[in-house]
Amino acid sequence: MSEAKKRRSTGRVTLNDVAQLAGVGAMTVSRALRTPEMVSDKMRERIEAAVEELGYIPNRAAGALASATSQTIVVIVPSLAEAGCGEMIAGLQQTLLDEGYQIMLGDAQHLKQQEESLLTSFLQHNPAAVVLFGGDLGETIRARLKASRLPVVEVGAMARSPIDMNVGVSNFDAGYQLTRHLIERGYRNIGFLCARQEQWMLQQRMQGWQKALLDNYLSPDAIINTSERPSFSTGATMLGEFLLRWPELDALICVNDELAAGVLFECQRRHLAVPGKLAIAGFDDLDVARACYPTLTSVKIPYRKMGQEAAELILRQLAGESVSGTALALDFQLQKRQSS
Amino acid sequence: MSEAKKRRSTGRVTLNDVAQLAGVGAMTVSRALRTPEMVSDKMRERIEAAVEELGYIPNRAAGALASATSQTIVVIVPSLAEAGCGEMIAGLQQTLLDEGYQIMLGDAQHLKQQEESLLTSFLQHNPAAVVLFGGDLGETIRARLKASRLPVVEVGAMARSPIDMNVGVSNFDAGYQLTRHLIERGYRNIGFLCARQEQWMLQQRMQGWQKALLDNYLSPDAIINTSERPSFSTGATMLGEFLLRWPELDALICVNDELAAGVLFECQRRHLAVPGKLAIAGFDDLDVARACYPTLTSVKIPYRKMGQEAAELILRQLAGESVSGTALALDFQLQKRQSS
DNA sequence: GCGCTATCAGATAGCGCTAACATGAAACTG
DNA sequence: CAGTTTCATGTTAGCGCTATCTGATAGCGC
Repeated sequence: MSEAKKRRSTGRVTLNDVAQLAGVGAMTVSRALRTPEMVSDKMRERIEAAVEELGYIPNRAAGALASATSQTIVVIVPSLAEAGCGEMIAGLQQTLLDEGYQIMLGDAQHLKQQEESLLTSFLQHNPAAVVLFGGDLGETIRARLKASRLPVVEVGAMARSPIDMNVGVSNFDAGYQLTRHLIERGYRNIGFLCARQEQWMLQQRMQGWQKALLDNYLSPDAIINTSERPSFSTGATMLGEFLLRWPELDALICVNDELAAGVLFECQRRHLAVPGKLAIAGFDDLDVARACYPTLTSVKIPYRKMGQEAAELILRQLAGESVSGTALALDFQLQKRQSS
Repeated sequence: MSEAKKRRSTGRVTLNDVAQLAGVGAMTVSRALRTPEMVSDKMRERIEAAVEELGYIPNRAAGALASATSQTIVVIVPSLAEAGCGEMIAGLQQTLLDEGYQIMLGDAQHLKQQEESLLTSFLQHNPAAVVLFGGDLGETIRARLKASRLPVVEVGAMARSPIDMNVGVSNFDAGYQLTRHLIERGYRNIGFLCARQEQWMLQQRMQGWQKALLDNYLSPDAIINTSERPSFSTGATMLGEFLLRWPELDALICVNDELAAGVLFECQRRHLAVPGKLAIAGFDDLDVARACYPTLTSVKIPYRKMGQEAAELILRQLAGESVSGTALALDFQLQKRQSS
């Protein structure tokens, strides 16, 4: 007798099943779930009971198709190993989860090409918004995102020409202030160790250093740019190079704390007193900066907060508020410690 | 004259638009895109040209709905700050991206409740598979996942009772071998610093230590369990406690490298020779272990590889191969360095 | 009581895609 | 050359949900 042969049917509990059990129309169930205030209390209770009883799990694909909007937020990062990246994502998620949004993550592994394919793939989901960390995207991507008309938030640095919204700190100022701090402390031969200069965020820190030195009639010569990852071991490796080329160096700013800690380790290895012989400072204020010996001067960047603010902006934008184009500059904090 | 008023219509290019331009049926376009080998060369070329010309972007929500399968892989981690977590995800993504899958990420922030809501939310997407990192899920979750009949891979440690598949290393063995190494080196009072003992992975390391000591007629007394994050500063903080309670301690194994490095820093601060006065060892073989002074003995855990293997398993399972239940134990590597 | 609006519930018609089946033509079979 | 098989393509009918409209009921002033 089974004429129920032809079509598939996933067998899962659907909205209609719930509606039937509750003895209401499907549309009412849909409303009860998404906009409870539009449904009378009685109905809502009955429906909630039915949902509970059947263990109904809404099908987002169907919802997304019918409404032409999704609850997916795409996040693309240059690499999950990037300092602050995890924090930022945690902040994002914290704010977004309660609103029913979820995060689709892409790790570009610092490859332009990977960014492209991630974006291509993600756009197929018709995401509600896009979050970019680090802000070093190729022109193609930027154009595609702009064309997509999606809410986009660039997080981390203050963008040169933001695609849409922007939440970050001024890494230039951070670099400037950190350098000025060292100058005030009396250091005069202040070097700068940069890695992955192509990253705007890091480049800005470097330029802040340059400017601070120039403003104080010091010359920003002692600089090394490596294409290595800005890691502990890169820091350790590069110190030798600095000492070789600039023996008079009395302070070294590293573009992040891992490098700085690496430099510190190498100083220990060479029995160079820190800060006696060489002062060291970094950025990001990672936990290691607080724990190592001597403790490391650094600049605290509020990554988690950035994520939260970005999420907030997205939610407001999606709620219809026009926050498009907002650029939010958060405060960083100079952490003066023993190493300087 | 606009009777085109009633229904929405997103305005976006659809499969049908492509089909029309190419002068073929919609189904052929669908096939050309998903299973090109089922379409003749001529057709395929014409279709590809049309796709290009119109800038067609498939709508995954529609695809997911129609096929009752998605290309979304859910990944739930206890925290992105977890050692190896980023690496693992990068490994996963690397293998999955080419096959058209994407990662939906959830950071549970070590909260059972958060895990629950993440899962609830993610299941609505009807994911193709679920990847869990760390393997410390509550019973509710495990039951729900089992009931879902989705491919599930637990990554990180060897699971007690795997939900489905499992890729990891034996943390017990790692703890055992590391301890034996210290014993062989002549250390007799070997302590263990654990944090977040509730994490199975970490607990196993600790039990390996215990067993190794017992097997060598040494007693595993010197152990501290803290509920703090296993971070650099926690390590630095806890050393004092150890020295106070077990002044005769001559070696200390920390449940991960951050703790170990933190302990090392504190030794430097107190001018305790490492390894002369105290040997130190950790797990995970983070970059810091290679860079610090002295370098840290550690156990290398192949996190990236784990991600790749997990992805491989998922792909095979989805391809119909029956790999359900597979438990894959990868090799770890003892890295003997100066600190021991 | 009347019309009027406000409020909530239901009926209808797809959203864009693909599974399943149907079709027609070419490629075989003996 | 009829009959079967194969293959590439087209047709049909939804997947489960929501936008939109229509209808029913209740509340309001006069």
